[in-house]
Amino acid sequence: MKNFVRIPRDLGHAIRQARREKNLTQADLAMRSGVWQETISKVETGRGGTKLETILALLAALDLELLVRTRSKGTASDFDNIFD
Amino acid sequence: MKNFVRIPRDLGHAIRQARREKNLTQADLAMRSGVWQETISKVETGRGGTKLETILALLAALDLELLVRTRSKGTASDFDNIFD
DNA sequence: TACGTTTATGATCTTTAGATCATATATAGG
DNA sequence: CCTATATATGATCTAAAGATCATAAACGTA
Repeated sequence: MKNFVRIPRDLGHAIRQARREKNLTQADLAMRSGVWQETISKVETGRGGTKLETILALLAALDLELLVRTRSKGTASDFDNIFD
Repeated sequence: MKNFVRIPRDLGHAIRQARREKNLTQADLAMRSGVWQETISKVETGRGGTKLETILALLAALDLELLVRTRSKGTASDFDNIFD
């Protein structure tokens, strides 16, 4: 799994996808991340803003990691890393 | 450039680093990102929280991109992608 | 389709980020 | 060292995020 995040909604998609792959309900994720179900719903559907802390809590609970890097020159991102 | 973001401060470091590489002052970056110099200072030094929108504005202005992905199994992240 | 579960929303209250201005502090050049 | 420029910080105000409770709407399935 590998996704670009340009707008908050992108994060929402990635989170929902990962959550479903792990067969967790929003309530489950709420439990283990400490973020409220209502907030998770908002994040996943991209309504309203979110604090970075909240996002990081969700990602951690879903075994996802966040990376920053120089915007891909060429099309490196079109290729899949052998480790993915 | 490629950095992991586990805590907000990580983002601050990446942003400061990229900003300096581009020889921009916080005020310059403030101009082109629409984020206040004071806020940039806070973000870079990891004081207080930040909204995702603010982060994305800064990253965009610095030609940085954000990625989410499944936490690296093995040590894929220890290697440098040929495109980096 | 009716029920049980999951997700979306709405309202209120509290907390905190960001706007804004002023200023202190640090840092780099001359 | 002095000065100009850059960065940090402090105060106040406004707007928005998150906590919390309640409930509606959607979904899947017996």
